[in-house]
Amino acid sequence: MTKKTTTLHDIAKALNTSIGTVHRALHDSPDVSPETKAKVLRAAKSLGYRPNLAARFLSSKKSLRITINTLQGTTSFWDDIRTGVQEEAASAPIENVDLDFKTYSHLGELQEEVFENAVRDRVDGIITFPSHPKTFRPWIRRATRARIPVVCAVTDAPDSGRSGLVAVDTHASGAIAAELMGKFLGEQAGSVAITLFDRAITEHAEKFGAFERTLQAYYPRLRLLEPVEDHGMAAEAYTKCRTLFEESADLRGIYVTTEDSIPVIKAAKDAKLLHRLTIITTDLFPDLVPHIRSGAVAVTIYQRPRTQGRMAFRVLLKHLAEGGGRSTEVTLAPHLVMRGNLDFFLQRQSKETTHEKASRNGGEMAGDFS
Amino acid sequence: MTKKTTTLHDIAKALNTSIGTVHRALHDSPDVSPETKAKVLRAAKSLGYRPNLAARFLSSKKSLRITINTLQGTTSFWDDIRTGVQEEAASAPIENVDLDFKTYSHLGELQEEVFENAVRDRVDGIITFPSHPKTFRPWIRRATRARIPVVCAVTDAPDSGRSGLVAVDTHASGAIAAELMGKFLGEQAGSVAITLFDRAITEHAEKFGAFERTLQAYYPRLRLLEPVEDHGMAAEAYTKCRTLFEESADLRGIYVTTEDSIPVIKAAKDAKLLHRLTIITTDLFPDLVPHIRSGAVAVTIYQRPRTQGRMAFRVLLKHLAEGGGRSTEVTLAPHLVMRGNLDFFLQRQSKETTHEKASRNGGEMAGDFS
DNA sequence: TTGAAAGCGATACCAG
DNA sequence: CTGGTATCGCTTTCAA
Repeated sequence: MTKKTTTLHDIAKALNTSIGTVHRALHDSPDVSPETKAKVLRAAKSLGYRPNLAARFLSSKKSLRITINTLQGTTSFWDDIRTGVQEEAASAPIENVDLDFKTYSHLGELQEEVFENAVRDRVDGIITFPSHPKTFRPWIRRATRARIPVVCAVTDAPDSGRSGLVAVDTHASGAIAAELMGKFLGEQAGSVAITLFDRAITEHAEKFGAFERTLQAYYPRLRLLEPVEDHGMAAEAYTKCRTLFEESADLRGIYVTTEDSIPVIKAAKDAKLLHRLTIITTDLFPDLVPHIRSGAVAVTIYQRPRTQGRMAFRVLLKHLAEGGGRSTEVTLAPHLVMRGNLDFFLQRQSKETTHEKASRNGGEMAGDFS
Repeated sequence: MTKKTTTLHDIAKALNTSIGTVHRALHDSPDVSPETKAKVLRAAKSLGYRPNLAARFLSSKKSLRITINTLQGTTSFWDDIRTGVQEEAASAPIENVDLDFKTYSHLGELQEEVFENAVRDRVDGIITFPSHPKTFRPWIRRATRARIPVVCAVTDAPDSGRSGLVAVDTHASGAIAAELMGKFLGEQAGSVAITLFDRAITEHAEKFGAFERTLQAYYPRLRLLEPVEDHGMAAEAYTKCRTLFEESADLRGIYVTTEDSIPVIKAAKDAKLLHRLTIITTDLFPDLVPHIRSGAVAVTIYQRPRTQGRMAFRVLLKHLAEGGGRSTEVTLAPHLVMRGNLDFFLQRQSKETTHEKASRNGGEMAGDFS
């Protein structure tokens, strides 16, 4: 019953071979005969070998280069994601991590170019936001084939062979939005709207679906209108909402699933029904704060970008350390921010910033993943 | 601009002394002259020395013994905390951790006895729930003096010298409960009740205070009744609530801040006003599920016990690795669970369980800290 | 293709 | 009190 953990040495002597060979077999390097490799693998399994990460990090000389390909964004969302990655990298038990942040301001080809470059440069890992999952899939496959682990953040790229995913649960988000909308509206009947980026994006379609189903199931007196697609364009969001507000006299509430809630709020204000509408938004950023405080926004569904960044790095590091393995999927529950608990979240954000400046020497506690 | 990290060796040769001496100086062991110690400390600072955790974990031979002193509890809350500790310990980059779970079914002296034993046995660290913070303070001080780091979970023990705290933000919890209560009740006026363990517990007093203030600020038409104290006794909760329900004809809602929500629900049912009351509860456990599903409980404030357990271990490990330092406080945002997103949380819980059984060999991904 | 050996940066000894 | 050295488990290089 001794808890002795098996080491490379153990399995080497069990096979009457050398620790070097065992190591090579375990890392399928080209220079090892298929038979020995098979033997080693079998022995490793039967002995319950699990690599000692501390030893691995300690002895490994190569410094990890990982690229983070993300949007510039119009809010602080993506900045927060990047901050999260940085924080987690700083507190990781490994010294040489080079983070290479590639930020582009618009979706499109640049993204693929950046990704391709990373693969060609043979970086050690990639954290990416696959804005157009289908278009992106082949690129990820290519990286995977080159044995470069790719972790998707915020949006998934299904069937791409990605080694990890970090995102907020979209069903839970849509459902809770509907639930709150229904409760907040109480006995009122009427119609409810939803804005999203594009129905073609899985995550947005899922939020919409969950919102719709939950509304139907529990609040059938509320009628859901056709979704408003803004395609990430503030102007489009504004114009379409103005039209919507004029055409739907019985509109009671609107759920904004994208980060472009400011134009929607402005449209509501200009249409003089800012406080007659129950507005539910997504995420939390400086420009949104006064609207939450004033009660114009009833609740915002916070997707915890910093935690997403942290988890993305963790997932990537895990794959780097363990060398492959099955895909790791991390699904976060969103946070709900209202007037009442707004200060709690703001305080936390400012604390990060301060402390970001104060101690550049990383190492600070692993935050809180709240 | 070379990023060379300074090692013990570096600072040793800078001072023309030995690596052993440097090591001792850095760990203020008794056997080192004050002057050398000062020199080493200065050199370490100026060279920007930061210990390499991987090396530390690797070379340290002593296996960490840590005790976790927690309640049995009437719900799964404390089990979840323990599970969280276990999970995080399994995925930590360190091999020899002996977790010693000491569970007691009631508050009181046994708790102090258990704690004292741990200190006497010179364990390496303690995770504890200080049910009576004031009584407990001296015990924690004693542990601290013996250089045993103590991390408090769920409840704080202020001014005790504890090296860490992991808890849910109570102000945010109370405030969001009030906010939701106010919104859910819409135009209705009337009175609102709150149950808590005991006003003497800081956390409970804070929840009450935040609930009260938020209600007054934004929903002044709702009158808050005197709090019901249940002292952790189901029977007491039931009886007091029955009385409350009879005496307050205009009662509209009740916020249960403790884990004893089942007796409150039963009381409401027996008084035949289960669905006339807006009930907000705390935490999530099997017995509560049907009541959420049926809509009897409008929302429950989930204190994320598993995450609390994980973070408690992380905090403790950090202090163990870094050898002291200032206290680390982790404040979590609670999750809100309603009918709409209930399945998301249940699914996640069952996934844990399954996977608990399946892979006992730890190492699984760091969960999600959701 | 395989074996042997030199580190990585700390800890924990044992001599002096 | 201080200096030296074996050791932890793995990666990496150099010979065989």
